[in-house]
Amino acid sequence: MSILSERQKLILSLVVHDYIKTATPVGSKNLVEKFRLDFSPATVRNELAKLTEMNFLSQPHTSAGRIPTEKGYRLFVGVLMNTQELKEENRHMIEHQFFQTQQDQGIDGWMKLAASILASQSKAISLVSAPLPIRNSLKHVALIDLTGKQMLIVLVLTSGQMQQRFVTLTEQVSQNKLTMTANEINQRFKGMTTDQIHQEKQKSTTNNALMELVMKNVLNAMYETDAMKAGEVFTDGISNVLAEPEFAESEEARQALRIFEEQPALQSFLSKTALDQKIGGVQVLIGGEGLLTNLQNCSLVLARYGIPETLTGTVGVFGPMRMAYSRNIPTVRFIASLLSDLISESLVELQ
Amino acid sequence: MSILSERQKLILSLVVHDYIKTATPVGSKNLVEKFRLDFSPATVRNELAKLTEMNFLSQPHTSAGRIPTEKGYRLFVGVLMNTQELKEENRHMIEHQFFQTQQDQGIDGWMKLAASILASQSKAISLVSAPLPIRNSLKHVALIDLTGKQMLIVLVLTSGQMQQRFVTLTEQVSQNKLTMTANEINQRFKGMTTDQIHQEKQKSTTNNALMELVMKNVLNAMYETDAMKAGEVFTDGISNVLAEPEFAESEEARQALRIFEEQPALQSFLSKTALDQKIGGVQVLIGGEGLLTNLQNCSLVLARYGIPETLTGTVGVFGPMRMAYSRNIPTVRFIASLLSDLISESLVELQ
DNA sequence: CTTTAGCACTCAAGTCAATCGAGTGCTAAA
DNA sequence: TTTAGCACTCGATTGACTTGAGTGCTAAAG
Repeated sequence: MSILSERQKLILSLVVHDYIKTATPVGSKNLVEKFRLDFSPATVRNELAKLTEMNFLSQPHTSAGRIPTEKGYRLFVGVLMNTQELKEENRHMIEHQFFQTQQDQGIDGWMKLAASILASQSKAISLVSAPLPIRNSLKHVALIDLTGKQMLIVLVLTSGQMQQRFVTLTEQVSQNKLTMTANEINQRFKGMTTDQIHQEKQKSTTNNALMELVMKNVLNAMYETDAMKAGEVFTDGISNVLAEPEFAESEEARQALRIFEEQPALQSFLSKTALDQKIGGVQVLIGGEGLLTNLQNCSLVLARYGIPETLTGTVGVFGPMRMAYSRNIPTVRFIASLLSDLISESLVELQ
Repeated sequence: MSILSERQKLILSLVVHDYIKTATPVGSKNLVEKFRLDFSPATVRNELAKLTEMNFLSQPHTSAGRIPTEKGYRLFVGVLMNTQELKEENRHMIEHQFFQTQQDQGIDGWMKLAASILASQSKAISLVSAPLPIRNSLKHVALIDLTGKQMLIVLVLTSGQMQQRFVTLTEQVSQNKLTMTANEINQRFKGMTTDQIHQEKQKSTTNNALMELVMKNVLNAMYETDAMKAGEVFTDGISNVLAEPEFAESEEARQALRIFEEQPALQSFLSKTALDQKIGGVQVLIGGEGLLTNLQNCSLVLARYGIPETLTGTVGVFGPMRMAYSRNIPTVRFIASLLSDLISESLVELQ
């Protein structure tokens, strides 16, 4: 495989650029005029022919302009594009949107917000998956007497999530008794994961009915948190992408967008795809690899966020293969870092 | 305004029926053949002409079949359609979907679920707005010592919503002191709305710093709940509607679907629209009245759910004007009643 | 007075051929 | 190695023509 000349690289990246903007095959004459190149269309044609030969470009039909191939996009994203950081200005704008909503609504709220901002910035579909606690454990249990015969169980987990349960008791129990029970549970189970608690509990059976009742609820609530909240995926901007010719024209492609309204499919896809990525790095999937077959000329820009080995989620942008990588990649990276910061702050707060 | 003959009613409803199915203008001959009418096409033509005169039907151009007008749909929905209850079979299916998710995820979870079920049943866009507590008041406050210098404030509201806050204290405070403060607050403010608490608090200023701190947080949290969670709208099934010819063909209409990804617009629309509806009743808005101008040949089926005068939200279906009213209306009604039941149950639990 | 057969008329949608033009590859000269 | 020139390709556009579902009107039949 021969190495590309500088001029070839230039021309290739111009083609990609132009095609991203116009979505129409780009030809030699057009290229020379638009970018004021100082060689002739014929020269450009020769180079285009070579690039086509090497499979970086393709032609929809013999007498049309060129379109980047998957391979072309890959080279563009990997080498040709100058991935600068996001402009100061844009960073501020995003931060502003993030923090003007003063209410702290917890992790869920942040994710929703991130999805909304990312969608509006990228004009594409945004995906934000809930951080999956790799090791979620019990931080604190509190028991609160409500009416004498009803109590509230409040659970704080190391991931920063909380759960509450109402439980109706068979007999009157004093707040004192509740506090003592809570203390005992905290001493014995603090810092343990769901499974560890389960095992520990097997060891010694108390005949303390209250204790049993509480622990049953605690375990249930923890299982739920583990299983459910874990993989939830927030999505935004589906309508953004409807304007793109790729989707406007093909009924099939439009149907394929259904997938973004189907939690289970999204979850399994994201969890399969991005797990081995390190925090902060951005991964670009070009040509809908592994995704739905009808979405083949689409791309996905993904990044992981959170705290390594502890609590990590995925954030990303989905759009046509000719998406604005040079804007989307830094944006995704920046939003991932914002989310990471927010999450580690919220963990520190709970320390 | 003359009254329609039985035959005219029959023909009108057949036209509506057929147009809902085929989305193409329906003509006399076709009508007679498809429904095996025992009068001739010419007769039907005469009737169609009269119905057109009376503005129940219209023609896209002089030599085409008829299409129902807004007025036509209104008559159909209001009088001609036999609004039977949802079939036993369908009710069971919906209930099953509703309750197979065993986890009780709180009101939010139910709403999401309702939106998802409604979208899949109606093949249109579903809307579920969070119940707006008309009179939300404080049920219980609990203060929990976490680490000696951090406490957790747990707020239970009469609407069944909960809020927690972490607060870092300037000095060590015992759980005992916290419990006493909580008791005091509960005695003084229990059952009051945000505004009432605000007033009551003005009356006597304590020099109890802890008390002040807690109350500041309680009020904040309550304001947030009032303002924010209140109007949130869950949406599902946007991609359903993309297949409909109304949207597949018009770029404009597709753009207009953006509105379903914009919380503020949705919230204000729903709150303006459906407030004066009584619980259980179903309201049908034909011709996108008041909604976006680009969505004029669309309709909305809405119902209120919840507990009258206390905690009510809206549930509904949005689709092309030629939607399957006869299926969607009972479905919306049924789902509204399910949600109402769930909400009143959850309130009873908290009593 | 109502229904229906017959007929001329309308008009969107489909078919087909001609034309246009952006783009190509190749060759030969600079 | 670059470029001008030229014949060629082929999708897109245009416009004339045909087709057919549907109409309104009239006059005869019930």
